[in-house]
Amino acid sequence: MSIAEGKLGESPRLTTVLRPVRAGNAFEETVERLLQAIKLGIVGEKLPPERELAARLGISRVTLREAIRALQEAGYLDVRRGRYGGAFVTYAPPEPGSEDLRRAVADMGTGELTDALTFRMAVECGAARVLAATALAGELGEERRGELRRRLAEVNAAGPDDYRRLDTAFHLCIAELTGSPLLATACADARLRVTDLLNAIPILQRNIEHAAAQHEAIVAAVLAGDPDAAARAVAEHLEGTAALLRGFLAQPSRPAVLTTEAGHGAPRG
Amino acid sequence: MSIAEGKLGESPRLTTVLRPVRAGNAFEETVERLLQAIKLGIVGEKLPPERELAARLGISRVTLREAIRALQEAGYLDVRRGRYGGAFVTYAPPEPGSEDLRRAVADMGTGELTDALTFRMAVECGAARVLAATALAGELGEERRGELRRRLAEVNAAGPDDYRRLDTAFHLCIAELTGSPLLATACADARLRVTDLLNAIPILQRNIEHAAAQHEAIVAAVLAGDPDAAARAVAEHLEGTAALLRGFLAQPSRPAVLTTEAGHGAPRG
DNA sequence: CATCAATGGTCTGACATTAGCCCAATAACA
DNA sequence: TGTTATTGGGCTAATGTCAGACCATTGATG
Repeated sequence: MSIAEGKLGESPRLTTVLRPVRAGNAFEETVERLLQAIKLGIVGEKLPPERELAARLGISRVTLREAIRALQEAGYLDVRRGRYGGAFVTYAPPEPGSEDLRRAVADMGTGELTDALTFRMAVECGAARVLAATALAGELGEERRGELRRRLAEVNAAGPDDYRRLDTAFHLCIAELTGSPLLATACADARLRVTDLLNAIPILQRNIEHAAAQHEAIVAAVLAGDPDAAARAVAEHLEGTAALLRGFLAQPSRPAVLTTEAGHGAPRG
Repeated sequence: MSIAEGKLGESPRLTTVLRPVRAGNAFEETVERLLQAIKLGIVGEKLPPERELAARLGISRVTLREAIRALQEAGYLDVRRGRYGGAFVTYAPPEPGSEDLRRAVADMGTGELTDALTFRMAVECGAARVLAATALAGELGEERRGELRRRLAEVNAAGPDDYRRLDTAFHLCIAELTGSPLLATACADARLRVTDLLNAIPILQRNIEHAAAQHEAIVAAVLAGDPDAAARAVAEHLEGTAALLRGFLAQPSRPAVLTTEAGHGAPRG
């Protein structure tokens, strides 16, 4: 049925290595990338100039421009010509409502969601573990320890508008501090796969406080050089979100707790 | 200097998301994939028919044939026409010698090697952790427990010719049993990045016994549902190989133990 | 020995992607 | 108010990649 099934009873390793070489054409992949960068809020208010961006993405300017045009027509960008012009981000994360979350989860297949959550759990736990082991070996310099503390302080001091972005920065910071680009990329990729879902979860003060305590625990374990505790802290932290999202999988139609309100009371219908 | 550097002092997240969309053209990526599949020994003695293989890799038959021709000219494949024909693997892992290992490590940059080792450590520890957590939750069925035990038994019973292949199968099996294709792919990718290096390490009886004990510990921890112990066991196991390989990094020129021989006796001068 | 099914070998027309070049618009700045 | 550097907009020729059809070869099988 699906492309990935391969022959019945065939080695999973074979289907893993003989999987498609490219996810799609250059245009599609570029749109996806830019959309991720925009939604994660890591490109600032303006994209880099086309020539520079094309070089970075390893594609031609023509292909990049097609992607930008698609995003412009979809309302994510506002393109202005001339000096000091550029592609300006006009996207703001939607005011989250439960109905949005239900829809976001539904848009993603059941298998795809559990896959993404499992993947994220594994790579983020692994990254924290590695970083703690580095600290344990006394190879985590004061500079890097400082950056970790700084990121933690930033997310703790974040206002509602900046929370998602700084939370992302904190999580990815752990992977980046390991010094492994491959690992950093994997963690970024894992995060990107659940960005839409996270954006659809309302930011509640209670959740923020809960997350803050967990973030503290992660940093403490890493700096203390305790790999097990670090991985465990990350796992606990991620499990909360994962459980929430998985809850929407068991309810293909509207969750019972929302049926009365969400039908007409949700901000976005 | 390098493509990946980005602007000085720029957010690492930016350079991560704005990295090249494709690693190379379709031909190059296909050659790389096939080569990996061959070196890992997971394609058996013959590649699937061109039409099927092209469909799996998501490329055209023309591009696939170019890749096969390149591998044929490089001596990895023997292509025969007619029914019962096909592309037959004519590759055998080289008899490992210390000089091969030194060269293999040197071919890979210092940074690239530590990157690959760190990445592998993180994703494999993460996978074992997730799988153990699944077992802890009582969600690891008897079928999957049985497969894990079976893989372990297979690698323990392996002869020298099959050892690498079955060792790979065991390691990847852990990731596959989590049920997350993304995670399985990440682990396979991590393994692939060090395949050449592993192939260059002599298979010593002493190492095999050591590895066997560690494999046992991993399986025991996973089946016992102890995530910390599982991750720790994997970390210990991988650290041995990593330390060995890293040892060759500290010696940019030829290792002392080889200087007399390698100076004029090396096959390639 | 003839048949035949499976497989690699080849060709064509269409579309995707690229590099490179020049044009057009714009806002800071003198 | 004109200049100018920077940026997006658009073009062309060359190359990469594709789907699909058809040909050539081979070895098992009857």
